[in-house]
Amino acid sequence: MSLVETNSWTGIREELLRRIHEREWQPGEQIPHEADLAEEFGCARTTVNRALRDLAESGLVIRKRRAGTRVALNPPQKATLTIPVIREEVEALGRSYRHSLVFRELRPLPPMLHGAFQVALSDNVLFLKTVHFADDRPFAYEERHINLDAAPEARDMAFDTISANEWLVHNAPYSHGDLSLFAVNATDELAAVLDTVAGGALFALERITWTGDLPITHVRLVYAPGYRLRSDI
Amino acid sequence: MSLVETNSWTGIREELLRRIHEREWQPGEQIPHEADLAEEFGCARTTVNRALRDLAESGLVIRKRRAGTRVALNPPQKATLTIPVIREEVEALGRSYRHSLVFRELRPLPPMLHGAFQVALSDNVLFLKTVHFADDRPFAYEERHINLDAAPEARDMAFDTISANEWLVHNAPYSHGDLSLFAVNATDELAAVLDTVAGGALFALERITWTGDLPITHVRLVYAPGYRLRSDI
DNA sequence: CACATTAATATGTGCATGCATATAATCTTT
DNA sequence: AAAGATTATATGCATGCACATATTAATGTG
Repeated sequence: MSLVETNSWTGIREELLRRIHEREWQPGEQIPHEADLAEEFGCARTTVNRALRDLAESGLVIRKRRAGTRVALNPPQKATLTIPVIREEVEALGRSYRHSLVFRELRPLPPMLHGAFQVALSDNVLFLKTVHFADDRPFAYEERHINLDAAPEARDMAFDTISANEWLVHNAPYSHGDLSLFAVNATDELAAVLDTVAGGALFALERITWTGDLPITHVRLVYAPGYRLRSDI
Repeated sequence: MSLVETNSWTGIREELLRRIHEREWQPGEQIPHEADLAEEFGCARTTVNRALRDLAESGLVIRKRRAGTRVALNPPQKATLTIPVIREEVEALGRSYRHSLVFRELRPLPPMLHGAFQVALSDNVLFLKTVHFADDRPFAYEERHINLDAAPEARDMAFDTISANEWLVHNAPYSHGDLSLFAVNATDELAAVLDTVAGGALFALERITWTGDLPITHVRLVYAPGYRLRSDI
């Protein structure tokens, strides 16, 4: 019998969470169905449904029609990362942001990206190298390819006042993308722009974004030494 | 006037998405309120609410009571990462998994973790070093502290057949945690266990998990060279 | 007995309604 | 005119109900 008296869906979720965490309901075990829980908590089935839906979303329970709801065997090792716009990230640290475009060229899509973009592309792609600064110290180095088929106006943009990153966010929103995180050793070039020593381990990410099946941009970001990407789970 | 005839909340979400992607509704712009949309789509406000709530969750719109709903200025750079149990990750690659416990000791909590764990802890903490293999090649190196107050049974576990990682997942589920991703240079010790060269850039992560405010475990994972953590966005 | 058909059931979703709550806008009061 | 109280309004949430849908279990049929 239940001691809770909350009839809010969050309250019910907390109580269900408690039972799972304290192992009253073991992993893999089937839990009472919505109607029974609704009766126990003295609320509508809709409210229980809301709570269970939320738990299912975060991966803690597995729900199947007719089969019922059971506690997940392998609780989620999911983490929602927020990859911030660099300017915002820097400013959130209380430091002043600026960026500098160090290279800009129209060029054919490099063969290395043919596979990643997965479509035949027009010859010209805008290639940019940018350094992002926090308080005048290098914060991250960015290499970016922009598909001019997807964002033709980019051809005439200087990207000196507004960064390509932000411009694209506002002018060529993507529907989906692909992200990968990894580590690289600082090459001489990287060491020079990031004001560090060659060989140092640097945190890096690559992201490709599409709108529909039209690729928009490929970006590779390499952060200055010591950078950590954090997240609550 | 609307051409859509779906009255399912997903259908409405798709139509709203379309308007955002095709910039009918500009970033920052306020969109019609729930009641109006409900009328337009010929459905109940609840249904529009469901669709909008979903869009808000994924960060595409910002909702405030009384102020209404507007298209997010900085669309989400959110990514849901799945940090897999290493065995599953290796097996998903079609390779055979094994692990080897190379060090095990009861010791006081190292000062470095006092701050992270944020509570006074009993003297003894179980410290483990584990190497994870894929097809007999080192895949990742793990250093872990387990709070024996949170998981007392761990004291008598050998962690040779089942890894601490998996054991904890099933026996000391956490309620929340903290994850950070970064890059490290391979030290001599790391290079030796991961069968690589010293100095190489390695992808690493640290995770601390709690149940309530009781810390369970701290783990630091360093992956073999070339590792990438991927995610769809 | 194997296989197709049907029924039962748990979750999923939609609707109408009412009230709760945060907050922008407006109306006091000093 | 500034500060504080009030009101209006958009979203947030709970409810009771009905029906949809997926899936298991039971049943029928050759």
